[in-house]
Amino acid sequence: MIEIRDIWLQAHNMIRAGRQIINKNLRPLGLTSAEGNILLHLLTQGREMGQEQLVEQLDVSKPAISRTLNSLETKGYVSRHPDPGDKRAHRVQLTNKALEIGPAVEKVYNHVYTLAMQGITQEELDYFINLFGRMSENFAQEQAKE
Amino acid sequence: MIEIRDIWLQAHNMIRAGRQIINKNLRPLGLTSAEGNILLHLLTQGREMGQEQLVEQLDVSKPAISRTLNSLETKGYVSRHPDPGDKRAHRVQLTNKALEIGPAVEKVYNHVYTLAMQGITQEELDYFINLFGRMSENFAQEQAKE
DNA sequence: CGAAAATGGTTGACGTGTTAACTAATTCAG
DNA sequence: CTGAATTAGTTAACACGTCAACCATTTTCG
Repeated sequence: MIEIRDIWLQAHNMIRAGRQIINKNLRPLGLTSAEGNILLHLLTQGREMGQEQLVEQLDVSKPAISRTLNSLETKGYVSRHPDPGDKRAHRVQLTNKALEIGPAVEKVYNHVYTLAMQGITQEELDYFINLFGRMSENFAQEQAKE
Repeated sequence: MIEIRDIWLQAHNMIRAGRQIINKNLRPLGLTSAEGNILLHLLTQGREMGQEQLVEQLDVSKPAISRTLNSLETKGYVSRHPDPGDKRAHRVQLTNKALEIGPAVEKVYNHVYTLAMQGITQEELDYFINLFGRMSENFAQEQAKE
């Protein structure tokens, strides 16, 4: 009999394995997975945005975004410039250096995604995300309490 | 159209939310989730074991186990004593103090598990873990390479 | 208008994990 | 039997995330 506990371990395992593979493939580019995630998001969105948008869309805390952007900025992949119209906000923009390695970064993620998807159909995927969504929803409700 | 990327975020989200809820409910007991995981495992296994077993069964790295046991030991919930017959190994044993709070710890995990399972059937669960297993397998094969 | 609340970002402290490199004991071959 | 390989555990360095507390600006509203 399969228990929810097993799913936990399995899910954990999968996420971690995926991250490790991403990290490994990103290393030659001098990037970590946290940096890669942000880079990929900005690349696919194709437009600059504030940090708050990154927080929402990537579902990562403000401090995490802030710090990862620091290191991306140090490495020369993004630049932060003041938002005209809101002196608190920064607009985050990819540099040319980032655009150059863009395809390589995308390739790393595509590799991992197709790897994960091997032998899994679209219907299964839909089913999967539905289940996940319901579990997440269960948790969200609990966390909303008090 | 649902993408594998979405699953990633969803899965991530779920794992994190689960851990946060566990942490929150464990805090009154003075425990963190890493500690709780080990405690729960030892409680349900009901027997002492070496650290290597914990590493395998919980699928967490050796250093992580080692450090978490340090803090559990400091807090008085486990004791490590030398394995007769293998001078390298330590046997990890729950203290009476741990046995006392055992039911409370189990309750926290049960709460989270039943919460996650709300509205999800056993068939769905089986399906779920099957899919997960296949993805994990895909990754395992990749990691095994070279 | 002006005080209170909300918003965008940063910093500090810390939790949880990983790899790499190490010691010490055990096992396996030649 | 002894040297090489393996195994149990620790330590150090670091990746990545969280929350809480804090500025500095907006925004809201009495």
